[in-house]
Amino acid sequence: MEDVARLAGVSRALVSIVYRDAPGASDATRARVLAAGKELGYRPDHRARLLGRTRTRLLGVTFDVRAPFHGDLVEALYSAAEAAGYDLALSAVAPSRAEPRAVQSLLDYRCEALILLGPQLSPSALSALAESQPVISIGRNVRAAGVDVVRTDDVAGSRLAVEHLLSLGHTSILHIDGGKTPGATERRTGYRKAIRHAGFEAHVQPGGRTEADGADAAKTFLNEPPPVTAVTLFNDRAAMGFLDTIRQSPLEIPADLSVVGYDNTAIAASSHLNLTTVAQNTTALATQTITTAHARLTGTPPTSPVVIPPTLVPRCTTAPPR
Amino acid sequence: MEDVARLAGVSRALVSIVYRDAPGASDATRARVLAAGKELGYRPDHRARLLGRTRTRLLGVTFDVRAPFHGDLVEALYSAAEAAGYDLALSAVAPSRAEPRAVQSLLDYRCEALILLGPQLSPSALSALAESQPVISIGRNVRAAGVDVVRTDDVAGSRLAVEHLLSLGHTSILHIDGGKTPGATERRTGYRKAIRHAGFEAHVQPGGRTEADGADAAKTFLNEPPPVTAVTLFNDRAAMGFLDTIRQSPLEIPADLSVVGYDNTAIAASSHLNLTTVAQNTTALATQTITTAHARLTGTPPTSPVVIPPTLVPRCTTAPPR
DNA sequence: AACATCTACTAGAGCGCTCTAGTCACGAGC
DNA sequence: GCTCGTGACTAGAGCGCTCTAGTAGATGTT
Repeated sequence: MEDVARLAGVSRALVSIVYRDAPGASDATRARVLAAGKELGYRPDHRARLLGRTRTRLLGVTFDVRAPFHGDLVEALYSAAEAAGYDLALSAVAPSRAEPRAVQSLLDYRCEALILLGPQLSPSALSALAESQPVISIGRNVRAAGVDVVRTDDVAGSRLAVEHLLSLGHTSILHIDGGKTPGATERRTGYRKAIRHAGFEAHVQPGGRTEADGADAAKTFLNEPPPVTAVTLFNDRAAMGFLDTIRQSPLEIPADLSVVGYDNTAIAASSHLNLTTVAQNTTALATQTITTAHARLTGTPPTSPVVIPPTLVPRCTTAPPR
Repeated sequence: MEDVARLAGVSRALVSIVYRDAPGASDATRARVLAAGKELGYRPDHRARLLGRTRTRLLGVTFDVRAPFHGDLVEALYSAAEAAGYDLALSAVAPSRAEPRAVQSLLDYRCEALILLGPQLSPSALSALAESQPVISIGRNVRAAGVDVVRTDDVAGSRLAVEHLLSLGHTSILHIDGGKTPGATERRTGYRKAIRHAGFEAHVQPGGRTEADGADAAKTFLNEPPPVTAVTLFNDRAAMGFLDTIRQSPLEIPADLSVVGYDNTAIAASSHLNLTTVAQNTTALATQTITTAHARLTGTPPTSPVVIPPTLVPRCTTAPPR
């Protein structure tokens, strides 16, 4: 910075003014400083810049590197954060890198708030974190003091899936659940409510959130086929595994069995899978998350939880029963 | 820090010493300082700490949030970086966030080196970046001045796939390629060499890197089935899409058609897919990348390109031809 | 007793920025 | 002719840390 100032024949303060686009420099000087900066390959040091200010405008995000849906969400968060003048620091959660580890590294970078995608931490651990900075849980409806939640209305989402199947004429529908994954309880509940409301019986089979879980569920299903004509699954990944396995059996989809996923991941949308699914509104989730974080940071009490309505995306894995 | 020092009755410098685990503090004082820090919830500011030092020990990583293989690699990079005393800054590349954008944000954080997973930037753009700091391309064998490359020996990988099929008795093998994706040329070449070396004819069908590309390739394949008994695909994602579509046809896998993927992603490994595939050694790739970065940063000329041998993982999608 | 050598600690500069409080020149207004 | 306002610019402190140089006191050595 010193060098740039010298080359442009001005003070360091003026260089700062120019690079911040702040008022107080003539157009001629501005151009001269920028030219000097370019020549020397100068870039302001983001860290040093932040040091002096109280606000860092840095939001920390933990995400699971293996979850496609988290990828979609991260992308949406980037846009939303940028629009609100925030910067994002990513920290991956993976089998060899547990959530507390990911969170600690964000804390070291002085993030103003923590955005956790489907956190697996205990409510008490989350509350403890929330004592030092705002914490927002996306997707998991956790009840922990000080922790804000932004999530999809999963009860409504499951209901949408069931109602879609009912409207096609199905009366016997199975739900393969997500076990203990965040959101699994709500999706199960939504399914049960919708089925009972229609006057039919609920059938729930234990499942999980990975392709392997879906495939296992399909094997169990094929072993002793329950008398159902349709299945709703916890998410698209499980639905993929389920479909893969079912397709190796004589059962035709959707003729013999309709299948509905959840999340509307890019793979579900791709022409070969063409999975009927429930779409979470990632844009709205991201925007609301940033809004909530901003509110907390500026002292406005945010409305929490924020619940975003999902939508049904009918594709080719659902049809009227035979 | 000031507060901690006051509470513990010592100077700021001593607090620094204690938190850096540096010599020069008695055990008693050490304990007293840590206790004071804990009481006040003190965490050293990572940014300020780095300000004073020339080295930041921060490595910037760009990755594609949609590529499962990048997820595996990021995880391995975290471990390798930690072992070498480096920290990682992640920056995602996504449809709405192009690579130059992702790189810029890393530069703002004063990363000492740039690690780019399968970069799509032009060689000249990469060279320009390499002028200001070390740049390492993982996976893409780019020839650009100053840019180091760490990659899997993809020619050998494709050869492994072909030789595996040959050893099972296949003589007519199709390769569905990855188009312009980094690595696609090498994998195509490896296939061609191995086939010709065995005295058979090479058949290449254009493909791509996504599930949808694989599914499209399968449709083309089914439309006018070429006289082959086995297929090698550019990667696991394409293989997934391919398999999905083939399974909806009367063709049995592996009885009628053997299929080999590439990358050994978690999904390929999962019991329901059980895809025979070529495994890239992510641990070695990550370790070599960090080693290369470290060498560049400490002035030692690194050996570049680093080429890691892949291995074949035989699973259930390959069998002798009928 | 005089000196060297430790260990345990502190003062203060410096990292690359931003921000506050100025200075200075110039023109408008009375 | 004087003040006053304004635009363009600068000096220097301060952000939270680390590092160098140094001090004070205990211990060992001759």
